[in-house]
Amino acid sequence: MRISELSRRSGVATATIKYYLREGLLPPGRATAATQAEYGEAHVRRLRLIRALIGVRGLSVGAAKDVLDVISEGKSDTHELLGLVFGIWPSGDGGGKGTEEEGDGLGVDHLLAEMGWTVSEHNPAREVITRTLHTLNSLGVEYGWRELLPYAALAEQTATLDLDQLEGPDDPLEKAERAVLLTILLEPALLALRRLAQEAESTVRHRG
Amino acid sequence: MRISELSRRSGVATATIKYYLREGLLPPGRATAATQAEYGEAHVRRLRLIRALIGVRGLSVGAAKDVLDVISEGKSDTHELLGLVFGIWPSGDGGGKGTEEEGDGLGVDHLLAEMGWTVSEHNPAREVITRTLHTLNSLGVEYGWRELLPYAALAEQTATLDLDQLEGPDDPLEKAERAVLLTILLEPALLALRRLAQEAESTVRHRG
DNA sequence: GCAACTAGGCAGTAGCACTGTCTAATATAG
DNA sequence: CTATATTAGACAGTGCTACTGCCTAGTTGC
Repeated sequence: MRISELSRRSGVATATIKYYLREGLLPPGRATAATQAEYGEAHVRRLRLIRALIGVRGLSVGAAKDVLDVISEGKSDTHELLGLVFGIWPSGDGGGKGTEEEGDGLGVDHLLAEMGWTVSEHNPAREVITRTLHTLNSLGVEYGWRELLPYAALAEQTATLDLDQLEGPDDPLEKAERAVLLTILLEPALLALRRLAQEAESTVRHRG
Repeated sequence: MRISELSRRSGVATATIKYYLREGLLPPGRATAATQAEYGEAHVRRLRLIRALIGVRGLSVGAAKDVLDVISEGKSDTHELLGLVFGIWPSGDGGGKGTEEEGDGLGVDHLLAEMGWTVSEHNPAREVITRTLHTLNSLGVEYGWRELLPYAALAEQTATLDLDQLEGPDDPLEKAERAVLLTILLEPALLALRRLAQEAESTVRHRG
């Protein structure tokens, strides 16, 4: 199919498709002439995935590209693949200025030790937690790794559920895509579930 | 203190402080003359909170204003207060076009019934979950409310932890701020914990 | 009395995510 | 074999957000 049909089938404007092609989010079609290219079902699918990452999860175009690059990497080793997926973070400024400051991390390492978690030194999630704890403390809320422990225990159960659902597809590409979808696309839904549960629990306590 | 000291103490440029004043995120200082105003500790604190909501959680200035408005509302009824807090969502486009479509919700109501949760019809979290499920299905992942159930059970435990930590402050303002901090500011950290747990769990399974 | 500071207003900027326009090259219908 | 439509690729322009700078008139501290 040509670009206009790809646009119609995916609901993305041709100008936008060209933009994604330029940015490398969408692989180029098979060129049949200087001004003609052929796109396939994979392109329709990829476009839908792009819109989901950007629209549903709220990733920037650049972050979405990082995610898609990981999928296209085609790593067959699940563990290695997940390492790449988990290294992606949306809150872009992660480390803008002064990344080398604060060697302590407010006990994040202690949290990991307590949970018995083995995690790469380079995982950006460490930074996110450290920064959150710092911010809470600077706002007068006494919060440290101890307070996070029960949440970590729940996160562990969540992760178990997550990984269970990655069993199945043997095709590396399919597996990578499923990992991305269930890890990244599910994030807003998990936060939404928490808010629903908060409201429900608040209602229960209020009635009591 | 005057604006320059407020700027120095908070680390926010005076031009930006004026911008927040214009946008209503920061209450005006006590005017002592036509070109002079007095700011207090509350302003320093509020500024830090603003930067945390925008910088750490990634809220837009508009969404941050909604949050701050809820805090300033000064609701003394905890349940009512939390209802306001939980009604805030960052993924701005929530309902851009065609909000009235899709009456089904892919069984979100069924999920709520199964969990025994009583939740306002108006809670934006419903929409978020519905949209996520729709998106997953359109991408070929068979996912419905049944698959979310175990996550909902974990979310319920999370919410219990959350509400336990809101016991304490009697002052409505303080309580509201704590609710906001522990609900909204903690969100990136909870997702980060999940990713850490995922990597750790993946490592364990890989070794096995 | 005079430099330094300030409130308020508004214009300008930078970055992001598109969106529109243009050119040269096909494609297709009649 | 024309006339009309479509396309790839390049690049300029747009709309929005979140500031940032500048100006004016007024105020403060020495």
